[in-house]
Amino acid sequence: MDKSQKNPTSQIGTSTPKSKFEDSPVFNYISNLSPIESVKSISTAQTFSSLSFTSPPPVFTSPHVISHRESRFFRCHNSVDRSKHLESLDGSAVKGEVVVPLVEDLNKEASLEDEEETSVETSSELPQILKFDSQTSEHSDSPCTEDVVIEASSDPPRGDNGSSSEDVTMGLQNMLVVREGNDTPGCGRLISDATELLVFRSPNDSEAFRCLVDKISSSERRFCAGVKSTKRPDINKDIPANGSSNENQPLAVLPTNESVFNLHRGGMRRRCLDFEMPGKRKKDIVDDQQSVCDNNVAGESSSSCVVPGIGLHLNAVAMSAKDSNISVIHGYSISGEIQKSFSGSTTPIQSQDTVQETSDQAENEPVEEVPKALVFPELNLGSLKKKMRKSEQAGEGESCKRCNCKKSKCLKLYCECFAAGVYCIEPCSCIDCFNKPIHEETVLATRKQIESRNPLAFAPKVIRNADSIMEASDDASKTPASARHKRGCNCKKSNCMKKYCECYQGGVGCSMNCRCEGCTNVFGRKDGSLLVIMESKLEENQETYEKRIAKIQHNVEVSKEVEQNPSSDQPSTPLPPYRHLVVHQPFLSKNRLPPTQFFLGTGSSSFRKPNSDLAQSQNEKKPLETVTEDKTEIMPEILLNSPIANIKAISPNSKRVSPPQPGSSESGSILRRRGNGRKLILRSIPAFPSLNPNQ
DNA sequence: GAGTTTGAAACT
DNA sequence: CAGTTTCAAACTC
Repeated sequence: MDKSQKNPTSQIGTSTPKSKFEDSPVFNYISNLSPIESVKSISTAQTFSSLSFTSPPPVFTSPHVISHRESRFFRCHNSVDRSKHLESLDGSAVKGEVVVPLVEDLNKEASLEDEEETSVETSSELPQILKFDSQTSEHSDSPCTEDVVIEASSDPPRGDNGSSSEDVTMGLQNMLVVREGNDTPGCGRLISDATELLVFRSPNDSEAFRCLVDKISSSERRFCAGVKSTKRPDINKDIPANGSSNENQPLAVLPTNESVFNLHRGGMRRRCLDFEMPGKRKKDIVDDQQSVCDNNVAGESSSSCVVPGIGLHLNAVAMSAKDSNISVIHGYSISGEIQKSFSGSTTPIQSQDTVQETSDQAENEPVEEVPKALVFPELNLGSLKKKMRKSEQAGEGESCKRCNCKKSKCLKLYCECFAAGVYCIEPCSCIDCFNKPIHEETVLATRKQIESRNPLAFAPKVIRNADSIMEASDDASKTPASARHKRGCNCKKSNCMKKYCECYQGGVGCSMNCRCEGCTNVFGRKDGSLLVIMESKLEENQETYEKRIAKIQHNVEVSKEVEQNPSSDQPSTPLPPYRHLVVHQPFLSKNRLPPTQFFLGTGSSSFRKPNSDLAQSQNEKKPLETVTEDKTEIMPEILLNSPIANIKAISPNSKRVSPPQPGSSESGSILRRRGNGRKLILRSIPAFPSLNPNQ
């Protein structure tokens, strides 16, 4: 009976598709892997199962989860990556470019796309994990891993020079290796950034998964922490007994204090992280870098240092970038330790840039510098000096800026610390402060009260869309905005050009929600008129951009020929110019910046990153929804249109980075990647909506 | 560093 | 919901 039924199906199903699938390398690969093999004409179901076999249990579990996490993870990289990306392009450096961008693209795609993407996504992330954790699924994932690696290596310079591809692979390996080494601070950083990934390391996937889910879905990360931890003894030692309570090692897996720390810090604290980044200054960063580097072995120092950077918090990047431009408002974290931890996370990013550049091109100006100038020159023009000055003051005078409450007892939203979900610490100049661990109950109660009044009170003021990058640009040109202020500002006299304006402060344009008067917000006016300034800037950049591309191409060729140290080549080509491309970053960073860092999510609301977040956040926050939708709709058009046009029309940020330039064929190879990313995006587009069932 | 300005948060 | 007050950051001198 069954057979009869099955057979027909199987025949139909298998035979027909089989021919199709067989051709695909994936199928072959799978077939090879699968122990089941061709044994018998398995029912259709089986056949498919085999297909899915790779991803099934492990993948499925993780993928979704990962998608959330990853998006975060990657997102963080975006800014960094891009900068790197560009930088690398500049010189020869295929290395940074290759690895990072690819991963990033993969992530994006993955996040956007569902199943296939998921696998890819997983692969991108899993590779590291899997390799290190033999426990985890083996072959099923391995393939993906390979694919990823291959892509990464192949993609980039691929045609250009094998060496470069190798480098890329090496880079990945290094990352992995570092991770293996895991005890080194540097790796810790890396991992810390990828904290989420770490979870998977735990032998018990289910737990990890659970943890992730909690993390993602609920604002209370502490739950996660609460979850038993499969920990690594070695790591735990270092963990500072900070704060408070729950010192259950949440994810003991975390290698470093920082990472652990971060995890420990529940929703509120987590935010801290986000906010804190901005506060972090060069100085700290440098120190951190040094420390990191120092820890690393001389020979590998560079790599080590670099590695960490790969998986960092975007926030850090964005923040750092922004910081350079704008003084940060938020102060800091809980304690010196915390700060350190943060700095640690930050460090990687910075360090990466710094290290690479420093090592590769010491002569180049500091990373930060470029962004400053390039980033939003116009924007900053007016108050740049002031800001700079201020930031200096804030940065140097005090390790971090804190509140200065006199009457609110730091139990109202007036208090930045409280609003940010962090306890006040020494640096604060507050009086009669109740926002301390000692008064935890009071704090929680007050917080609750406020939340009851306004559930979003502690949510990020600035809501960014899933792809802040994409959206930001989109918004700017077309719609209200991917990123915008939760409630909108109400400025009367500042014209939304000062930090009094929360929109401006948050680096986002004003939206319809704003009731501001005489809005001249450089990030976008309430009326929708975009940044005129930006446009002009973009145009200028456009030219430069093309030139640079040509240059890049040239470099690529050279690198091919040389097929050796790209770094050696770099010297010849000054990064600065390419950095210019990075301009977007800063912008992005700005948009993303300060306030709530998206991916990290805010304590109260499940404000997470992008897509995944959207699904959740949508329930809570409609703005996001809107944004997302807009974006979704917009994207296709954008893609269809010529990249350049898009770039102008849209925001410089993402567009620029991604948009392939029509330039020469060579550039094509490099850009192609980008192009691919887009392609993927296209595919994903349809899928995107599906991700948000809620809609 | 003190004083002023500003707009969000809180209150009525 | 609108108006007013309170508050602390942002800004100026």
